[in-house]
Amino acid sequence: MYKDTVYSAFNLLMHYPPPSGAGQHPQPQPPLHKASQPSHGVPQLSPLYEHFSSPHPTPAPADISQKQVHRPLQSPDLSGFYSLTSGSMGQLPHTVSWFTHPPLMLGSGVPGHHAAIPHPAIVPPSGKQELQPYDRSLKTQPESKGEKEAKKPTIKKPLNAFMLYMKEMRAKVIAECTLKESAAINQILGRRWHALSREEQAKYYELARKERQLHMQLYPGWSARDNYGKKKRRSREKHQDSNTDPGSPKKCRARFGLNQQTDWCGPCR
DNA sequence: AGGCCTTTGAAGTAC
DNA sequence: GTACTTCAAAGGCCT
Repeated sequence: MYKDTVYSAFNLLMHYPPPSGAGQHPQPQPPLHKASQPSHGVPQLSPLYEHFSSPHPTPAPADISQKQVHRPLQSPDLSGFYSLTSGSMGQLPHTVSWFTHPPLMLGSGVPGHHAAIPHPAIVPPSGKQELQPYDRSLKTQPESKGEKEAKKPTIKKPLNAFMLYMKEMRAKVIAECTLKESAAINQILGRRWHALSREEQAKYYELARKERQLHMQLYPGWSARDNYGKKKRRSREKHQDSNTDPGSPKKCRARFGLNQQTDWCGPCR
């Protein structure tokens, strides 16, 4: 239901012109430092947000964190980015939709759908994205500080280029290979990712950059550190034996001095 | 119920 | 500055 709603919404979004320069710089974009966060100037909502703002605007999710979260009123770099009026989805190889789930920018509502849609980057502590974070104000029972902390929805990290690629291609791989296990699928996707041309990868890097930018505007004070330690993990030593385990292809390539973009190291093949 | 697996990339920490 | 760590997604598997 939620998926379908956002699905259709995002299909509308499939038509924005590729940003100038996209497809020419497959290398990851330079990191967006906190210093670059918008802190002044005239707030300007990106066209995407304007378009998808609910007719009955949902209150800004100010209660999702102790930090002050502002509605993204300013979009100096994104203005004109998500144009709904012209162009195509660049040359992205999508068929029906770009993401399996709504990307970051779809959280504020859908035309014709008045129900508030929680921001996809916001999930309850359970990890499920079904929470209606804005309804939490209805709570009447006072909560202890610990409870409050535990029930605070998590603002997820924005997806990187590879994650965006995975989201789009996962279904295809599942269909082709009749696989279901994500670990196996991800291995295939990892290989396919490296098989992509630089131009193809560049599209995803660019999208990821926009996602990060938007995330920064939505959650100016958010840091990846906020989510550190939320997953309980086994001690690293169990699956990290540096003597026998070559590690990920990435680490393996680093160890053998291979090109991270193009080379496949033997031990990881 | 919840962590592991598996991938890459971004961002954080540690030295 | 470099190396290492964590977490984003996904869903079957395992404890």
